[in-house]
Amino acid sequence: MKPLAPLLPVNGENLTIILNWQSAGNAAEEAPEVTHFGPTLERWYERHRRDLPWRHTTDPYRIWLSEVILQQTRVAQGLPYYLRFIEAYPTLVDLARADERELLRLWQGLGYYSRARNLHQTAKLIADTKQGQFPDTYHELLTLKGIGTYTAAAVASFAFGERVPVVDGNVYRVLARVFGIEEDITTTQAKKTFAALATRLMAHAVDPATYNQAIMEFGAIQCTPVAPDCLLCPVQQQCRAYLTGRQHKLPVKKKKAPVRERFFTYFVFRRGEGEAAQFALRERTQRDIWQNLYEFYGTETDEPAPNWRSVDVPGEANNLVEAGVLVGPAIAEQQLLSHQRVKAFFYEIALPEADKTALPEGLRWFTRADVEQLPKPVLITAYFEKQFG
DNA sequence: AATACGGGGCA
DNA sequence: TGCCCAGTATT
Repeated sequence: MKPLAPLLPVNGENLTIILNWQSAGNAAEEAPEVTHFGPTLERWYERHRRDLPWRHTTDPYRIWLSEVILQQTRVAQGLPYYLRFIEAYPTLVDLARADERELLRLWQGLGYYSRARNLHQTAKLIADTKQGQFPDTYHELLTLKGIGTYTAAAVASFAFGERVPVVDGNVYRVLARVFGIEEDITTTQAKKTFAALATRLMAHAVDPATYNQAIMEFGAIQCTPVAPDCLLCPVQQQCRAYLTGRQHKLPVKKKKAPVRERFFTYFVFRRGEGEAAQFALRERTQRDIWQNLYEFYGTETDEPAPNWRSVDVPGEANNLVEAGVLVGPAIAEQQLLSHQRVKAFFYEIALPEADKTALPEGLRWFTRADVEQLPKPVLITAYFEKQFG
């Protein structure tokens, strides 16, 4: 390992080295934080590591089993399951010969049950076609059911010492903070960024297995999602997030906005025929989507309305509905917004040209030409084009 | 590129 | 409640 640089340059040579880091001429060289990061974490790990059963073995079967159990699962939750599985199936062949129902029974309560099925399938494959020999490279491991990039890297490094970095939720968090990466970690581009950085860091690790364990353990108990322990952090002074007070803002993760489903029922009141026809519309004034746009008379329901009779028509429109006749079946239109899916059902109601029934408050008659000029939601335009265009 | 897939712990 | 957890497979 390289000796740490003295705090102050003791001669011109050191000063030159420091200045060179700032210059563009050294683009090929790594910044000190990149080269020291791994070894620093490895030292931290030897002092702070938790004593966990899968850390006492290099048996690929046990490593694999623990990693699958721990996918999207906290250690505290997965640990008892791991112990029960090892007791029930001490070896890969035991697992391969297991009854699937019994296996799923043991998995009960852990969630993500496809993990258990894939576990069984992969165990059988290795037992039956590979003479029980666990694949020993990252790329071979990747081909197995239930083993993705994370688990392949974990097994390859922990069991076989391969120099390949794990990139899990902990790693995203630690790297985003230490290196001040503001990319949204849910994007494909960010995954590439983090994987590339992780690979560069791994190149400087003393021991691949220890380094991988270290960065995850560091994320789990020091660089935690909330309330990270920055005051006692070994990389505090190299951490971009800490130095800029942004540790609570990183990593950036776009929260998926749940798509709200909304159901609109519209009554398309039409007075007269053809070019002379008039349509009743009103402006949306409420603080909601489509504010100040024009739409037909209607109501919103929590569920799709089975038919127009089931819709609770406000009393003010009863006279209008009774004065006309329903024309044809309902027309359905749908519009996707960023956070909403609006499904609309249109019921056309024809009235005599000379009808004088009073309109509800806000509703007004518009000729076809007028309707064209009104600002309308795409949903309304689509319907109008389809029926009268 | 988005989404389904679980259940538990914690603020 | 919403977020997050030693992610992967599928659409």
